[in-house]
Formats: sequence, C-alpha cells, structure tokens
Amino acid sequence: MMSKKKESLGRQKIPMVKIKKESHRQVTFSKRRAGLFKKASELCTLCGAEIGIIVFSPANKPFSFGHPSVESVLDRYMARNNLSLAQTQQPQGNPPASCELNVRLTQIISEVEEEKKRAQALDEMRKTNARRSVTNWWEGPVEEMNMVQLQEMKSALEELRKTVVPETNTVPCYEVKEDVYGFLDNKVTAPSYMNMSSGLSNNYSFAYGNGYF
Amino acid sequence: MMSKKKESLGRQKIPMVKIKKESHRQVTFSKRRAGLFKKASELCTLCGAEIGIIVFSPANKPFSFGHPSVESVLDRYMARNNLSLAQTQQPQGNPPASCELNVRLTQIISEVEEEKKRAQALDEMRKTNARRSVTNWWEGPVEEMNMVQLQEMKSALEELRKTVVPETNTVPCYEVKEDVYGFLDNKVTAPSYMNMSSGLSNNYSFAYGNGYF
DNA sequence: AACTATTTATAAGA
DNA sequence: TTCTTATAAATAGTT
Repeated sequence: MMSKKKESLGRQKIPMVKIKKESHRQVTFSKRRAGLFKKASELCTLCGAEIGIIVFSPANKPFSFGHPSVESVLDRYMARNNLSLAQTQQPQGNPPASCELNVRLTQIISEVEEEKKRAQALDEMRKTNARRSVTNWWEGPVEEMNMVQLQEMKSALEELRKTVVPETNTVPCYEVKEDVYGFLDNKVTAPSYMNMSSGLSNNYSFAYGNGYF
Repeated sequence: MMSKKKESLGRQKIPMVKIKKESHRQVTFSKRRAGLFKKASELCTLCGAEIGIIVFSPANKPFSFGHPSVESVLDRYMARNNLSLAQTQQPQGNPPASCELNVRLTQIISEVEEEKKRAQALDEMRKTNARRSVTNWWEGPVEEMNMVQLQEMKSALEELRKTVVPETNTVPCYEVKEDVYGFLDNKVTAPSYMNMSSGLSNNYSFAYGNGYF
C-alpha cells in the first residue's frame, strides 16, 4: 500500500484557442511541430506521398519538412497551378492557355467543397436543435461551435468592428485583401473541426484536387 | 452475461513501410491526410503559426492546406530563400482557353449554385428557429474585439507590405536574420523516426531555424 | 528533457 | 464512403 499517488494528471483537454502564455505557447509549438512533421513523414512512407510543409513560428522562425525535398514539391505545385510565384521556376516562356481558367477552376472546386460542408453542418445543427429543444448553441463554449456558427459569429464581429473602429478605412488595401481572405463573403474554407474560436480574422484555406485521389 | 465479444480488434499497430494493397493505401492516405491537416490547423490556432502544406497523393493528385493561405506562406518562404523571385510577373498573351476546361467549369459552377441553394434553405430554417432567443453573444466584452482587430490588421498589413514593396530584394522586415537553415549545424533535430524504414530512395529533408523558436 | 494520465488519431471491420 | 470499436499514438500538465 502506498500511495504513489498520481504523479500527474496526465493529458488534459485544452480549448482550441490561442495559448496566451508565451512560454507555454512555445513549448506547445515545439511539441506539435515535431508531431506534425512526424505525421507527414509517416504519410510519405506508408502511402508514397510527396509532401512539403512550411511553418512559421509565432516568432517568424521558419521550419520546413520535405519529401523528397521542399523545393521539388513546391515546384510541382507551382507548375500545376501556374502561380505567379512559379514564374521564375519556369524559364520557358510558354504560358499555358488555360492558366486563368485553371485558377478559377481551383477556386470553384473548393467552393463546392465548402458549400457541401456548410450544408452538412447546417443539417447537423438542425438535428441537434431538434433533439434538445431547450438549449441554444450560442450558450455553449466557443470551442464547441461548428463552422457555420462561427461564420455567423464572424459576420457579427465584422459588423461590430465597423462600429467600434471606423477609422479602419485608413488602410487602403484592406478591403481588397479581404477578398483574398474571404472575410466578407460567407466563404469559409475550413472544415468543421477547424473551429478557430479566436482567430476569426484569418482563414484556413484548403485546395483540393478533383477528389479522385 | 455474455460475451458481446470484441466487435473489432480496434486499432492495430502497423509497420512503417509502404502499404502494398492499393485500396488500403488509399484509405489510409485519406484518413491521414485529413489528420495531418487537422493537426496543422490546431497548430495555427493554438500557437499563431502560419503554415503551408502541399501533398501529392501516390496518384499525383495535389492537396494543400494553408493559413492564412498557401500562397502567402510560400511567398514568405521563397522571399527568404530565393531573392530573385518577386520580380517577374506573369507574361501576358494567353491564348483562348480550352473548350474542355470551359465545359468542366460550367458544370462545376452549376454545382456550386445548387449547393448554395441547399445551404441557404437550411440556414433559413435554422434562423427561424433561433429567432426567439433573447440574448445575443455579441453583447459581451469588447476586449476580445481588439484582439481580433489586431490580428486582422496584422494580416492585412503583411499582405499590404508585399504588395507595396514587391521588388525590394532586401530582407523583409520580419526576418531577424538567421537564415542559415541549420542543415549543417549539429542541432540534432531530426528524431529517430526520420530514418525512413522503408526502402524509399528519397530523403526527408528538414530545415530549421536556429532553434530559438 | 522525462514522465504518465488522458485525449486524440486511426486500423480494422461492418 | 461512413460509422463503430478497440487500441496505438500524441501530448498537457508536472517534475
């Protein structure tokens, strides 16, 4: 008999919001970055995938993972998408005819995915509400809100921001960039698990192939 | 009492080598790719990191994840490594687009429209249900607002900076200069799992900053 | 950096 | 493809 009580509480669940304490955030960043790269390497090995990852820490330090190399993966990616970034990588001056269309296509394909997810989320929400008719979703913790809910919150935040900080229009390109980030339209690219509760300002963008794998 | 035997063996340990069976490999690829992107999104949210990921499936289908966007992350990365990047704009003069792409585009656009209608209908349904509520979450504290605003501002400014100073090959302001990507220093950062046990002839490459995070 | 108790991811099977 | 289940793996909080 003896105690030898629990020497630690073990892993605890954490809310999916930005970690406030600097030191804590650094530790978590290091651990999770290592975990991310490990997952990536396993995906490469198990499935023969090629992966390139670039990470900028909150302190703007760059980290990268690549198989076979970051450069080769980026080259492939840019060659496909004909991004302006890629132009220097392509010495030839033969712009593919369908460049712009390809870009548009990519955008629209992801839009389809988003809409499907959105519809799914809404459907789910409706079912949930029907089940427990007493509680309302907005009374719960932020981290449990799904994408659609967060979307709504985001819109409201945007409205509120206009009210609180009208002088924002001193930043010329702001509105333009919002288009890029999809602030204003209801375009939310992240899947439901990406419940960024705080970082509402930024989007996570996904771009998929045609889904054929 | 009775058995109710194990209905499944549950997760089993698998050897870290390329999965031979095609169908199995596809399933694993899909699951793990999703897992990888989720991990990435969490790292972004928890630590405020910026991440770009590009994955090519064994069938050469591209998938990507980006926060705030793949392009912005790649841009940052390239700016560090490839100073001769920013200047060349895309050469003009693209010939007429291909018919096939246009057809595909048309199909997808209508798909989008349908999905939007569906989502709209569901959304309407939900709003009707929610309208009876009294309290609104946005009546809460304003401190949160400031954080959101700051994040937006930061992102916008970063984008703006790139737009305004595109041709400046000098080191971007976010760089503190330590760009020797630790390939050679013996900061043994690559853990043992990095020794790709499979017979893959390619390497996984890591590139680190100086470790200060 | 190491240690565990938990949470999370996921291999199998349906 | 999607869901379930049981186990493997990742990791939050501590030391």
